[in-house]
Amino acid sequence: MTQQRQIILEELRQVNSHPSADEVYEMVRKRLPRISLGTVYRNLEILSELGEIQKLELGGDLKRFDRNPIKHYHIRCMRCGRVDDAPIAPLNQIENELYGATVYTIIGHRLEFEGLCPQCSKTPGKS
Amino acid sequence: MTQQRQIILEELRQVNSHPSADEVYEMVRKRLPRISLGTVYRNLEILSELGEIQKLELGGDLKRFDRNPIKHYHIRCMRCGRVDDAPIAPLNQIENELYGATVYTIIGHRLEFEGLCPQCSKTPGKS
DNA sequence: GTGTTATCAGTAATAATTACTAAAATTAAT
DNA sequence: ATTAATTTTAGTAATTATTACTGATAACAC
Ligand SMILES: [Mn+2]
Ligand SMILES: [Mn+2]
Ligand SMILES: [Zn+2]
Ligand SMILES: [Zn+2]
Repeated sequence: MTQQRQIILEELRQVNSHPSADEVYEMVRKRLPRISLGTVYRNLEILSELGEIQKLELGGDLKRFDRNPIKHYHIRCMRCGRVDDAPIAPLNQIENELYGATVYTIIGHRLEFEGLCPQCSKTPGKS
Repeated sequence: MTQQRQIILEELRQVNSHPSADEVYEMVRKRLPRISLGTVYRNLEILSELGEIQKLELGGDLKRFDRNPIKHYHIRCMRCGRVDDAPIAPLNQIENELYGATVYTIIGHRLEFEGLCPQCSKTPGKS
């Protein structure tokens, strides 16, 4: 566990949001001004493989990171990209419904809600 | 409806797969060798806004297109990226469970299964 | 047909992520 | 503690999907 890896983990654990790699980079940079973006990417990857954090591949065009490594669902704002936890119980049986109905070996599932966050709900819908 | 748009639609309707923009480009190129990739992107976007097709934003790092514009779920191979329809009934009530429990205005949801396709299930798991 | 508008091909620009490399830091072995 | 082996880093370059731009062309309206 290098200094960089430790601080990346600490910073991610301090936020409730679901930051992108670049956002983590900006956070960490305040404590380690010389860290490079590649190091952030690499360590976020390693930390998620270690089960310390979770890498999220949601809709939108960037990956996000979650301080909570336990599987759970999310809701994402379609306008600004903000992501929050979706407080809903995991659908533990859902994969069984698919069993026998697909040629795939089922490994997991992902449920993601789409909507508008409070800020974006207010703004007159210019889309 | 230009010739290009028509042919893009026809080609997409001929496949059961869920091709990326680049794959559609390669398909269409056989009939329109001078078409440009930008035209394919633009028309796929327009066709999905018209409700003729569907744009899929699944996991993985590229968008895919579906000849079926009706909302349904998918399963994606974690190794090779192949995507198939997940034959499971839509969870019509699921968004109600979230109502009142989130600050978001809920607009929709997406359910995606992950697994291994038959080909990738066979291959000795080098990962 | 003539004029108006939308679309096209080709190319350049973005943006997220990954790959590469020599130097520095960490770890393991003496 | 010193040395040797291994891993990680900073910095930079490369990749990849997608979007933006632009002058030329095609579709459409009258
Ligand atoms: Mn979360
Ligand atoms: Mn489909
Ligand atoms: Zn928002
Ligand atoms: Zn596969």
